[in-house]
Amino acid sequence: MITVADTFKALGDPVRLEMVQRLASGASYTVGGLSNGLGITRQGARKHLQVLTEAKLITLEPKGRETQVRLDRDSLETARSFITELERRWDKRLEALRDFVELEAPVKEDSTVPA
Amino acid sequence: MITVADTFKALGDPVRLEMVQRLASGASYTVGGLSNGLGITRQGARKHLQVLTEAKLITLEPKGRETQVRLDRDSLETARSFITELERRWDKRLEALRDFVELEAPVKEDSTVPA
DNA sequence: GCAATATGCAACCAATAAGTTGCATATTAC
DNA sequence: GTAATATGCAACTTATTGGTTGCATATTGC
Repeated sequence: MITVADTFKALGDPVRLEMVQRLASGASYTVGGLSNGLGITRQGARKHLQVLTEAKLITLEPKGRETQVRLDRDSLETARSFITELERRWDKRLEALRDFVELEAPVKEDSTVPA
Repeated sequence: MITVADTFKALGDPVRLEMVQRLASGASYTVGGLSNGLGITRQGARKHLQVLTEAKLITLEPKGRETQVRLDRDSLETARSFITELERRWDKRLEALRDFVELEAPVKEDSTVPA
C-alpha cells in the first residue's frame, strides 16, 4: 500500500517538485517535454517520473509514439489534509496547555507594581 | 537555505512522520521519550531528530540533563500552503481547458439519435 | 521503406541515508 | 561522592537513491 510518507518522499526532491509544479501550472506535457531543462538526462528524469508514478502523484498514458503525463490531484489532497490535521491537533494541544496554565495561576497580577 | 523540498523530504520517512504525529498530538516529549517504541535504537532515532531539526520542523531545547523536543508549526504551514497553491493552479488550468473545449465544440448533440 | 523521433529497460557508479556499536560526558538522585 | 540517567558524537556497514551510458523498440513523417 502507498502511505502518506511515500507521497511526501516523492515530493521531497527538487527535480520532482519542479515537475509537479510544471504539471500543475503549465499546458500538456509528454515524458520527453517534462524531461527538458532539468539539468539531467532523459533517463534520469524518467526515473523521477517513475517515483512520482509509484506515489500516484502522476499517471502516464501512452498514446502512439509519445506518452502523456497527467497530474493526479488525489495524492496531493491526501498530503495536504494530513498536514491540516496535524496542525489542528497541535493547536488543540496548545489550547489545552494554555487553559491548564490559567487554571494553575488564574489571576496573574503585575508584581512590579506594588499595591 | 531550506527549501520546501527539504521539508517534504524530512516528512517523507515513516519514523519521522510518526515522531511528528506524536509531537502534534501528545504531551511533552524529551529526546529519549520520543525515541522509544520506534523499533530502532536511540542513536538511530537521534539521527531522525537531526533531520527534522535541520528542516526546522522541530526545535531541541536542552534543559539540564534532558532536552525537550518542540514541534515548529511554521514549516508545516509552508508545506501545506505550497500544496494548496499547486491545487489552486491545477484547478484553474482544468477550468481553462474546459472553457476551451466548450468553445471548440459549443453544442455537442447526441449523435446516436438521428434528427 | 527509411530516417527521425519518443520512449523504455538494464547495468553500472557514486553519493547519501538509515541503522548499528562503542565510547564520552554531563546532570541528577540518593 | 557515586551510581544511574539522558544525551551526544564518531566510525562503520549496508541499502537506497540519483545519475549516467548504452542499447532496443515502436511509431510517425515523408
